[in-house]
Amino acid sequence: MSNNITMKDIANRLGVSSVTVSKALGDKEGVSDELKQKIKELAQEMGYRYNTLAKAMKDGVSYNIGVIIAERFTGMAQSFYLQFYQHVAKSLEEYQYSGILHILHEKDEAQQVLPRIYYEKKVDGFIVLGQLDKHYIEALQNSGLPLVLLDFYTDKSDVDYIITDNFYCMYELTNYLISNGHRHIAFVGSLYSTSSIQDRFLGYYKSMLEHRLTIGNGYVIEDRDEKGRYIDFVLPENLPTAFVCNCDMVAFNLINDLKKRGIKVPEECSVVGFDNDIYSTITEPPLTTVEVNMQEMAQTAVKKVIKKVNNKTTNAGRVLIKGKIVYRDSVQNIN
Amino acid sequence: MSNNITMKDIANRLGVSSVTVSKALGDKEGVSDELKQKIKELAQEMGYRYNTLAKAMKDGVSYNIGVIIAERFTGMAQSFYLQFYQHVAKSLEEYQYSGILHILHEKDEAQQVLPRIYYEKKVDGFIVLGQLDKHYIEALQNSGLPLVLLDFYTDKSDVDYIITDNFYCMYELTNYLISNGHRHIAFVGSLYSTSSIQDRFLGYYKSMLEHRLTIGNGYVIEDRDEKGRYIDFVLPENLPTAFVCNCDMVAFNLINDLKKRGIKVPEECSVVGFDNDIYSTITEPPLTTVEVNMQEMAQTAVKKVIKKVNNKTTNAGRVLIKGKIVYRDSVQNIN
DNA sequence: CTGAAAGCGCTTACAG
DNA sequence: CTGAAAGCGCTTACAG
Repeated sequence: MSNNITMKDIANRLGVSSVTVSKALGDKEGVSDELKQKIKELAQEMGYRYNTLAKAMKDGVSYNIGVIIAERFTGMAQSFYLQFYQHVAKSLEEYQYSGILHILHEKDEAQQVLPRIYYEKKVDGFIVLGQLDKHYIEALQNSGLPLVLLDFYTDKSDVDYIITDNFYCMYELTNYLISNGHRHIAFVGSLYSTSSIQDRFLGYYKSMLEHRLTIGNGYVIEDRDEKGRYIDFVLPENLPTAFVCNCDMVAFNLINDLKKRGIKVPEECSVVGFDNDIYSTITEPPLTTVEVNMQEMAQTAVKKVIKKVNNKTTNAGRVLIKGKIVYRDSVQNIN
Repeated sequence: MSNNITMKDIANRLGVSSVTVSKALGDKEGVSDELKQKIKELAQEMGYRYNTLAKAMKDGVSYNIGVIIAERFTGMAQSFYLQFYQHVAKSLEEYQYSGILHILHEKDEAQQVLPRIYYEKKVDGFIVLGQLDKHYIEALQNSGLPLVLLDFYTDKSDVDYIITDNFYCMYELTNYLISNGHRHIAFVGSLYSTSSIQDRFLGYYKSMLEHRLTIGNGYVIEDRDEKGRYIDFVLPENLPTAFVCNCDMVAFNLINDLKKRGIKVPEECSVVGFDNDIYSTITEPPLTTVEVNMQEMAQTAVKKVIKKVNNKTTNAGRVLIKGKIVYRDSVQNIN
């Protein structure tokens, strides 16, 4: 078991008090530079390690933030949020905070069982990564701890959300298709399944409206049922020249589907996705898509929880973070 | 800012001492059942939350374990270790511990800079997830904190390793190919790049030896250079009837390569992988591969660090965890 | 510039 | 069965 040097030990060796050692190591006023220097050197030499726990207890905070991810988001194909968590953990480091990951089981979510780290005061606040049951969010709010929701939002207006600007990104992406000569453009995604899909659809729709283009018959194509299970696509009789997919995985599936029907991508039909995840590069051809700015989203979320922990009241609201279009080979210029 | 009820508050309300409250809530001896009951109820009613920090400080432990993953393992295609982390975090929960993820930057790894959570006594031990620089491991050992290495091993014998039984799994998988009539079997993977690849190769080799089969000319195929970058395959002139790939991603690439040459999988050529990750199901046909038992590996690692934290001296050594073969459609029976 | 005292919230002997 | 005292390692007034 490692060493266990305390400030008192250093103080004793130097014949000073532990108060002085505390001031010196904390670079506080009221210790001569000379003594400070000496103390720091000895601390180094003795292999002193600061005990955060003691400070934490004094301050009444833990210097930890809990990050909650629903178990269903952590499956194999869905590493997206674990990826995201990494950025959150990194951002927390910058504030001398640590992240504690809590994988939320379905049952606990349904019964509003808060994480153990809450009941043990191990965290000063929560970041929720990915959509959760509304009642669970309410339970978290009632806990009184600072709360920031990352990568989704609901109709509750008294909460902080940090989200990708789905609407605007998809608007831009559709504009891009149109500038490439496309007029018959379909959308792939079930509009009632998540708010992200809805907003992406609306961005697509705005672009269409702005360009006075109409959405053809059967041009809004379902990709999953009410339980979120993926279903087979029902393609319209008159094929569009381009498909806007709500995510890369669906674009991947669609392209395979089109290929099976003997339709060449992008020569006969263009396809774009969203997320810039693994599916965008696996696809043949690689996908033109939108890359989410995880890093900035994570940083923003972290900044916000920590501000709230420090009692700086902030206005609740949605913060939209812009993504960027990644141009690859799945769009044909048909001008 | 949430409530801040302490044991003293409960004690005051009931006209007892905080010692009694502590005993009651901890279900210790020496409090009448009646009083215990009353205290518990009041605690519940007042929304009391236990302060782990206080206990932690008293005990001189943090009830946290640091989990270190090199940044290079956390890229998009490589979510494997983040996935793994999740299981570790879950296992830690069972011991009332929390995991703190530390993403190790390349520079810190090279200069043996230990994580902040070490210098701040925020963790009682470390689990390292995935191969790290040898000198860094040494630095961790010298820190004196309990240490367990997960999913890799080195030539240092005084450390604890928890690894997949790569050797045996690949041995079984190759046996399976042979039982399906294959005699000309090649291995794909650069033998000098990681210990996993080496061991998988040796398992393949043992199976070949046991069945008195020889490894054909050019039948050990490089898949990456010394820096770990993937390279184009150089296939042997006389194609084998089956390829044993060191991982699913390489199998995925190989199959695409074969397809481009007009070779049908599995009709003309069988391919197996390892890991059962996303590539195994994306491939057409889906891959027969080996699934690593992350959960058991995580549990074993967690059990071991915590035992060490509690000073139960354990013998250092390698623990091998068996994976299981997942049968899909990439192997042809040619008997 | 330096340090004695008190306190953060709990638990562990020990005494009654 | 119940509780006063001391201590975990630090920091924050406050006094000298």
